Amino acid sequence: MEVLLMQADEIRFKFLDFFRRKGHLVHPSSPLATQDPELLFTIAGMVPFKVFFLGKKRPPASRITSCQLCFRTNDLERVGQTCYHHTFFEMLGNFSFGDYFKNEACEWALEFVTGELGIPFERLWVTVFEEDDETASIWKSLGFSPSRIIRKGEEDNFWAAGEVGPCGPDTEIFFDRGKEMGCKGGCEPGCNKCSRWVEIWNLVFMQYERDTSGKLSPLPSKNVDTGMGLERVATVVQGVTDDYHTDLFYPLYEWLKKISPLKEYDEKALRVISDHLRGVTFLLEEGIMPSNVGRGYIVRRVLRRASRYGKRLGLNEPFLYKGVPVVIKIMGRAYPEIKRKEEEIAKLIKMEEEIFQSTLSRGLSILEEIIEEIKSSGQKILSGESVFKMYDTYGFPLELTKEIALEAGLSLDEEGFRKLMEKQREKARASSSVKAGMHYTSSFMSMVEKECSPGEGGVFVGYKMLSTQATLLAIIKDNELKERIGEGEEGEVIFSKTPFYPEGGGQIADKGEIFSPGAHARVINVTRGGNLIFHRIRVEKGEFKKGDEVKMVVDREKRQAVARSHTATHLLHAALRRVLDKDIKQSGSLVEEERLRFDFTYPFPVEKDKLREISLLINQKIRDDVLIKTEEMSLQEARRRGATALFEEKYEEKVRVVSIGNFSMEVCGGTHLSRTGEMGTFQIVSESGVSAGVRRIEALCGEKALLWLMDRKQKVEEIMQLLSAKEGEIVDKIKNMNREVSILRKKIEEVQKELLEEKLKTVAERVCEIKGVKVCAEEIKGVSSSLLRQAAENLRNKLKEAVVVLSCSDEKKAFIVIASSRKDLPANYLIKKLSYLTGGSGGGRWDFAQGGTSHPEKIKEALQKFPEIVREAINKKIF
RNA sequence: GGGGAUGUAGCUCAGUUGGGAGAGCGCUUGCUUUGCACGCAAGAGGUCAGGGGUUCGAAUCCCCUCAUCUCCA
Repeated sequence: MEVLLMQADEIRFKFLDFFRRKGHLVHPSSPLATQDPELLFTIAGMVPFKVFFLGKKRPPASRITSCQLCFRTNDLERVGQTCYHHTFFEMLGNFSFGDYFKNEACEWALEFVTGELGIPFERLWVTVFEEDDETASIWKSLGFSPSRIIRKGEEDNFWAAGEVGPCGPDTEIFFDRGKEMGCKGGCEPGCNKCSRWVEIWNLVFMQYERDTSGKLSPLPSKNVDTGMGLERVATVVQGVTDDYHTDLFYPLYEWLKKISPLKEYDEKALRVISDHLRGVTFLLEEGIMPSNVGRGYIVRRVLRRASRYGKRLGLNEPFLYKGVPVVIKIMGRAYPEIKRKEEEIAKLIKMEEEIFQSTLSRGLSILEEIIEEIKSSGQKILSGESVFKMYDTYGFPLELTKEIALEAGLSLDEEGFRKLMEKQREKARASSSVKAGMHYTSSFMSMVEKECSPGEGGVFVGYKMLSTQATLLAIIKDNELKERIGEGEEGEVIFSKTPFYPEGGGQIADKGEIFSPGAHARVINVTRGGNLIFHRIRVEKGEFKKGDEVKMVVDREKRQAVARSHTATHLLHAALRRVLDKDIKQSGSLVEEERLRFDFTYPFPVEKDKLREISLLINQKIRDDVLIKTEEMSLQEARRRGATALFEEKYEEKVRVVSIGNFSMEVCGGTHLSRTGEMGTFQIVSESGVSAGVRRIEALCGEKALLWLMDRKQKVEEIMQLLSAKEGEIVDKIKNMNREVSILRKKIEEVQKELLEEKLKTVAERVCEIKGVKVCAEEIKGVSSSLLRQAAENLRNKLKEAVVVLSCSDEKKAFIVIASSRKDLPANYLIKKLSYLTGGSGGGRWDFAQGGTSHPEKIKEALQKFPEIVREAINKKIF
């Protein structure tokens, strides 16, 4: 591909620069793992600004512009089918929060498209909402002839966030590729039957608020939200007709063609892989690990889809990871963070590809078995149930099942599969909608929010103080707002500010007490919900009312104990990175009082001496009594300085960065010690696996660690005493004892065997014969049941035509075995008869059966009657 | 959050209405041996994921927990 007019990097830069010059604040791309609780990912350019549009927060500037990375899987199946569906894309946008409106928005849009991008004005068309004359006349004044201003209905040109809330008309700018690309009879912008029209920019004018009755009322401050797809606009500027032929994708095509052993390339596979690989690279960069739940599951699914399409290019071994450098070549200048994590991302992709391959090979052998079964039963169809089971249980893709079934000459019931699939979806939906989040429904939340004036109700002041005066703003009990809460009752309350740390970032909540004149309550738990901090309290005395002035006091000792383990967590994280692997990533933690659990990515068990090294390093840092510093800064600044951060967490625009000397620096909202020496000591208690690629370390610090060590010491002393050995001799002594025990065990068995044989000799004398069958019924004391079994079989074999009953018993129970050599005297029949006499039961096979009873005293009598049972069986010829 | 499957020797797995815990590979020892996955023989190695229940008796049946794989939300 020849060098193009304008590369995507340049378009991106020009856009941001253009709007910077128009007074906009350039906002960097927010994480794909959005903070928005209603969404899994940032699915559009405006998502990070939703809180500003909804008036929940004040924007940092009234004019903002951004190039936002977006990720969505709504149309996952369509990606690859068309030249414009993507899971991952970039949105250029300019936003006005109560600042400029339609005039400037339209004017600048046109100025940018024609002036900066150099797209000829004659090729542009616009659409407007049919009732929005204002916008239509603006376009007219900017030079558009009425024939190129198309009016459209609500479906196309009216935007709303939901049933209620801000909404308004929008206008779209289209690029015309020319009549020859269009439908035969002519068509207009928005036509999706041909590829003549390219929508390049959508400008939304939020000017109304819609209430529950559907009525529109004008918003006091009007906003502008625009979105221009970078991929889309790049196709126009670069003069191609397919997004995938722009410089944002094409290098991936070239790479795939190079590594594919085939001569012809499946276009769909090229699209799918290049789209998915770009997305996955960024998702992994943010630390979203492939897993079976939540965002991680999406990563896994997308990655596996790409891997599957590799087969169409003849790529059967892991290959995706090799494409990471290509993605970096395309995107690395604009997003240097992916360059920094190149190795790590490739490693993760490779690991996931390998896991997928083992899933496939396991599935393959199961499928082959099923097919074999169907064939041998003479059928020709693979049932919907089987296909579904392959997919649902073994993760085996439908396509592959289909392919293999067809090869084996079977057709498959896809209809049945789809039905089962739909059933499973419904089931999952039904059971997940019962519980809407951990806290309250969103409508209830907004009611609660109304109780608090803006900026109150979620203010945490606990970094600096442990007690404060505050106003009680709201009381919730039994999912309802209340005016008061009385003695003995439990409920959740919200204050104008709070020193109580709400649980988050793995750290457990503070505990403590609140007082008002005449009342007293205990704080049991503290959680964050939306922008509010909920305190779960139990009232010990008196009652609390809305509006009360209260004194809030955090339990200082608990707070300090938690701080010890939180600081310890940071030390551990840093130590793991130094000792094991610099790419280690935290994947969950629990921070309690002097106790912590830390999960991290690492593919194999951590060796004992490595654990030792880690412990020693951490304790050295404790002895060094390092100063711990906490600073506030922007997330960008934190990243620039190299602080580690968890991107699955939700961060405010200002983050706290906790650094321990130059040993550790992490973005963290938790509470910490002021010097490492306060931790006392640190001790790893266990190391184990959590899931594939994730290890867990549990550790103690402070007094708990000390107590743990003392406890161990005491145990060792006890063992020393029991063994009457010195500490250094314990291990050898136990080894010797084990050896001795196993020798003794063998000896006992031998002795028992001898004893048994001795007894069996005398038994032979008491054998009676009934109609040619030798019958033997004996009670033998002091042998194990397994020996008894052997003995019965041996005796039977020796006596040839025989039925042998042996029994052994202790005070509580008796065990009986019967060995028979005659099918007409089945042991399982005889044991039923015999054990019935003893009040027990039994069973087995015709040649060998066993039973028992919990009335050993009845054994003797029953054994005496046994010959009678045998005689009866022979006489009656039961068998 | 809701399903499905799996968990037995170091590894891969058998184990048939509840009745003697097994195979192959690997390991140890001995023999044999110019071998191509050497052969032969002997041996070690198991809380049948954990806990509870039913039963004279549970790897097997029931309940709970945990872990892994997987699908859906």
